[in-house]
Amino acid sequence: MKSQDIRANFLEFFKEKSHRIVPSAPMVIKDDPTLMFTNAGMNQFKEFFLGNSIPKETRVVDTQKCLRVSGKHNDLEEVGKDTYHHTMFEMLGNWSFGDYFKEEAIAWAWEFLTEVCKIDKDCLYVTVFEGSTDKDNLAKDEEALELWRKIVAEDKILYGNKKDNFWEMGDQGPCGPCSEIHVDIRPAEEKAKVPGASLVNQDHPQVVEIWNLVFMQYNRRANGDLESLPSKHVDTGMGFERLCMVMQGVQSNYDTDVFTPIIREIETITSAKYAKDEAVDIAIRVIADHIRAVSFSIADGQLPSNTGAGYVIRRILRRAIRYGFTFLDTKEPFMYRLVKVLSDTMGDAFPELRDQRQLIENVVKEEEHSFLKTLDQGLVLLDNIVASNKGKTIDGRKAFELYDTFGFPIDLTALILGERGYELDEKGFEIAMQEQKKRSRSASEVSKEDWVVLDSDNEQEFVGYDMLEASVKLVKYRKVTSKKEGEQFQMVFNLTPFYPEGGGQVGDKGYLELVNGDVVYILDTKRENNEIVHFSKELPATLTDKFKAVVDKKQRQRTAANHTATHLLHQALREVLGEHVEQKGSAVHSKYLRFDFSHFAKLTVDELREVENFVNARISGNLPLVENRNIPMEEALEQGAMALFGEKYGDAVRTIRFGQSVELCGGTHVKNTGDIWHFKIKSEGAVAAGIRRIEAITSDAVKDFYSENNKMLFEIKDLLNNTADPVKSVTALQEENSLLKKQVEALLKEKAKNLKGELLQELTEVNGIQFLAKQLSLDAAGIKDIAFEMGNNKDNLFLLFAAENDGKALLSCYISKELVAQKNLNAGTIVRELGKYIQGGGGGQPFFATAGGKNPNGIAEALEKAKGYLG
RNA sequence: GGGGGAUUAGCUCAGCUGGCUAGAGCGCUUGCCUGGCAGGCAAGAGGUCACCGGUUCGACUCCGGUAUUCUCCA
Repeated sequence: MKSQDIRANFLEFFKEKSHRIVPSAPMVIKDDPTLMFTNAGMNQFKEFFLGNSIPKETRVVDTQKCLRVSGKHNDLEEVGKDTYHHTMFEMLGNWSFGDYFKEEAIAWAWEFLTEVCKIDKDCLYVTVFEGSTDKDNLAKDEEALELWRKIVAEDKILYGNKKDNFWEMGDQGPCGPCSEIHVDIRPAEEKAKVPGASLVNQDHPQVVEIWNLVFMQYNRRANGDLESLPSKHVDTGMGFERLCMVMQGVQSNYDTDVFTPIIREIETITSAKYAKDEAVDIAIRVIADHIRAVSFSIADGQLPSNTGAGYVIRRILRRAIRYGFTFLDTKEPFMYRLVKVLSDTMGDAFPELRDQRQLIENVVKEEEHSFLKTLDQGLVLLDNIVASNKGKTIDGRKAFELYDTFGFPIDLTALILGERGYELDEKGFEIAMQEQKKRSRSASEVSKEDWVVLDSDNEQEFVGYDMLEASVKLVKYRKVTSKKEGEQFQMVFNLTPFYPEGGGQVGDKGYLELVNGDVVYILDTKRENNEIVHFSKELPATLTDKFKAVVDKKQRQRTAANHTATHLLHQALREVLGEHVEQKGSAVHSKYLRFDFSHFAKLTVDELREVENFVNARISGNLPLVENRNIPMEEALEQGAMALFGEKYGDAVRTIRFGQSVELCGGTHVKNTGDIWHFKIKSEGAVAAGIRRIEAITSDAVKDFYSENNKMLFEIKDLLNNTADPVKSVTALQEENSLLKKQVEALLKEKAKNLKGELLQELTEVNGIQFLAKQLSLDAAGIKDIAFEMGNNKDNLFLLFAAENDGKALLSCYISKELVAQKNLNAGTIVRELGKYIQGGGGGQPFFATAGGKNPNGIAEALEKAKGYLG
């Protein structure tokens, strides 16, 4: 069975059991500081299990794209070395939110595997939680056991401990026992030798867990106690790639049709052959795996970058490039050519791949290109290190520098050194690495004290769409200390008019007014774990009183103007450039706005003007804000609202409409586009392959901008005697200037020639040496010039020139090189010695040197003494 | 957020511990030669050494700051 059919069958199977098929959440997580990527199917349903929100459907089925790049069993560096680890994978799952429980979950899982997938029952093993004797003192999961006994032979049921069969989300929250289903795909003769039951959960590549059924029935409280949940949930996760391996009768995930088309394409492009040589195989698996992870991330809007999640993506991509470079001899970009095959095979299930294919290819190609360049440069640097190295061991610190500063992979360094018979001092590298980590950690160290809870009211509300002032009560606060900000306080209120940073828009600033009239400034507002946290430098003197919370109105209005302008800009770009324009990032500040979008070429001056005009036409059109705070997602989309790739939306969404521009958005906006006053693009440029960035300003900032420009123009006009046409005047000035320059140059040349002629006349011959010591009225560069000029075509010249500038004395000594060699003279030494008379010092080269001093009165004496060196 | 590196001609880069009147290759312009794929030869133009400040007799070079960019760590 083809993988596409396996996925479709799974979704269809549960749809028939009244499940609603929902799309995969984005793989990249944007507003959870503790998690960068979706790493399990349940991530997007967390809020339902926590009870923070009520799901609209109680039965749901999906396939979730996941990325695991860290953790004990999935270190990035391990992927590719075996046949079953991946960075990116799909998790098939069926979910019950307070609906069915163990009976259905177990029966359906078994039905799907044995009836739909037709997997031989004899190969399947199931595990049941055996209970625990620790302080939780949990009983054996008799309920699950009884259910399994009805359908599975007794000898296929195994018991698992708390580590394997009791699932917890974190320190707190819903948890419960689970049942895993394992499958043994070894050949019959091996099964006969070693019973499969003994290999379950033993990391055997052919006796693997394919499905985990989690039964959430407890809630772990903050004090560590367990309590029964009023409504029980089911959370299941089945590794799609493993299921395909089992169904397609192969021994490796990479031999399923999820990967084989990509592997065939790698073979075609690189002429390498899979399944011949282990090193090559690893490289091919690494590339096949990583191109998936990288492509899906980019489709979700996460581009490779040098920070955060983007940096993880860059590392994954670079790891694949490096394996290709070393083992498949790919010295040119090639991975971007795999994107087509990937989008062909997975584009049906994940349309974002197909829609974003061009962008993914551009970005990957650009990344490959720049990393190959990095490798090239690194190879040269490594050559230098080796060439200047004494002995056979290369200093680990040097290798670290190569890695840290130039991005040259350490394992490649080790490999190349090995080939050349050198050894890498790995300890030195490790030490340098640890130092670097320590530095980073201590710099970003933040110490957070415990929350002080004053009030149990936890249903805080954001009222800032409608008001900028509100009477609030402090619910909890804590002190946070960081190196950068020093001591800060974080406060949570029962309700707040302050907008927390999100959707590209900055958090509100403002102040709290106390009953006695004192004021505490709020410096920033952020959302953390669905709570709105206010930052300040001090705490209010009285904690339990009510405060008047006041948002900085001016900043909020400017920000709102910029946010609305961002929507209009988005619309304008799609109108002017085409429908391929997608928002790729946005930053809305009070002073300016920044908008990143996919587009393949630099915008022309005409296009920029057209975009500006489009936006300004809508501003002068005085379009009113039409806000819909709570409408179903489908309805919003029907109205043509623009949703972003890689953005997670709930079932109910907020839409913001200005004329034809409709977007899903949580930010704050002006009441009418007329409030924006004016929109002005300040710059347009590239941020990555296929991504452009526009920076623009609105309202007051535009006024400031024009008034600044106007002021400058008046100043320029003033300088040009109030000319009517400054451009013409400046052009005329420039022409005149260049003409004068040429004339001056000619004159100076003429003058120098004359001076040179005069000075040559004044030369006297002493001991066969052409000599002159004289004070000139030139600066240091002029003296140098004339001295070198005079020295041309002469091999027995000795010059000492002096000058007085700004009350300081200057001596320059020139001696023909031939003379220097013959008589063993040194202008540097001479100038230093003569420097005494002008109370200064100096130096230079043997044939030309200068000295400076603060006593011009000594010049005469210095010139006088010059003769003394001729003997 | 923290550390390190880079910024020199249109492009790619040299320029060692401060002192050659800032160079090379490619490209460009002009002239001559040449029936063969990156043609050859010769001449020439092209630089605020990223920017600001400091140290020094003297700064592309050293120090501090700013900008841009690369890179590693978080």
